[in-house]
Amino acid sequence: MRTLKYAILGLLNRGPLTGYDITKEFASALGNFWSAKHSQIYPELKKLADEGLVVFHTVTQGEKLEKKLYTITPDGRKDFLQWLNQDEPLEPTPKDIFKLKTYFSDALPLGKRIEQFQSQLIKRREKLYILKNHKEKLYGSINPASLTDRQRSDYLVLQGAILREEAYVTWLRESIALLGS
Amino acid sequence: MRTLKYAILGLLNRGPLTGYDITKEFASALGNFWSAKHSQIYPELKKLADEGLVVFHTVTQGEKLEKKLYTITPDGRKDFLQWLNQDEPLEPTPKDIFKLKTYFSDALPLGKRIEQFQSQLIKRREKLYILKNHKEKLYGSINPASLTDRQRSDYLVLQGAILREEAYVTWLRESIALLGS
DNA sequence: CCGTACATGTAACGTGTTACATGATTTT
DNA sequence: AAAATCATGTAACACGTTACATGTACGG
Repeated sequence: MRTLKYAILGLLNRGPLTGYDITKEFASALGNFWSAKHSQIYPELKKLADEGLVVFHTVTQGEKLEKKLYTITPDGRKDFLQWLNQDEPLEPTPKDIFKLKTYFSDALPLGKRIEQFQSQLIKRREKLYILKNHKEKLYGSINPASLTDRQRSDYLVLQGAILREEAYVTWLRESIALLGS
Repeated sequence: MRTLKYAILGLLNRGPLTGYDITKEFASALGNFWSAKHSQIYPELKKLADEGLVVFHTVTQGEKLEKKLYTITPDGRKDFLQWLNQDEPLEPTPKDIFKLKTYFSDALPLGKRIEQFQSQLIKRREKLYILKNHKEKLYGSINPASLTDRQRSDYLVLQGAILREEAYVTWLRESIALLGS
């Protein structure tokens, strides 16, 4: 399906970047719904260049450090927009190791089961807290309807991550209540 | 991490199964949070047998059809329970192609963006409806506190799937409202 | 007897992670 | 001067999907 290809093209569609820049993008905001390591990114950039969807030119930083700055080509932009325009089928349900354990957890004593749920709850709440803080910092006092198109995209995916984590926390709380009854 | 290994051991911990039976399990209830194709299951069963965590004996169905019925060994049960007991770290955020598209969607005209959200909303609602129907059919009139341990595990993961889908539907509805404003 | 479900396997390919490998630049 | 960050790459391995390949049993 080449999703990494389109994630990279989507970033380059906003402006030229190096492989290192792209790696950093995947480690930040974008990381909430897609990610890749540099060991996957560099070969993919090479492949995209072979396919004529991107070009690079070398820029020199300081005395001799060479960076490859990648730019999307018209062909690349066309391919990217065609992907973006396609209707997206529902993905298969994402895998979830904790739910797998829950499914088999009748093999554990009740006390241990509850303990595991509580441990997950602490971690999920922490993650949710960080996401909410981030939202507050970026959009705290702003009416979301007044954002630019680009900011609105960023807002939507952050909000999506928050709703997902809230649902997980709700499930953990409900589960603990049920097990404790 | 060998998660498939433990998913299989977890199923065999409940009783002997063939590779075909395991394949069917992944295609049904369990499929809401873990799955694998038969092409992955048969080699994994062979590996588990080599490792001494399961044994199989051949049973004949009808005239000559041979089935391999796999049974978990004491070593296998020990390994499985040790995995089940381990505290589970938070997994990296699951990948989500539609959210990736959302992140880049400022490159599309507004009408198209809303259209895509509405298409997703229809599909997600359909999936949610199926899950809720399933819950109603299995537990409709029953007080969840009166379930056995085993039934409770099944109930919890189904409820987890429902909460996850509800959160996704909420996000899609919110997004459409914001984009339409 | 025909179609569906039962039953088991392998091969090729695509995707993703960890580890290996190297070196320059900037900050403390 | 040392440490952190910038910068780019490859190799080995693990995991997953699609396609190939074969044959039996059962219900209508």
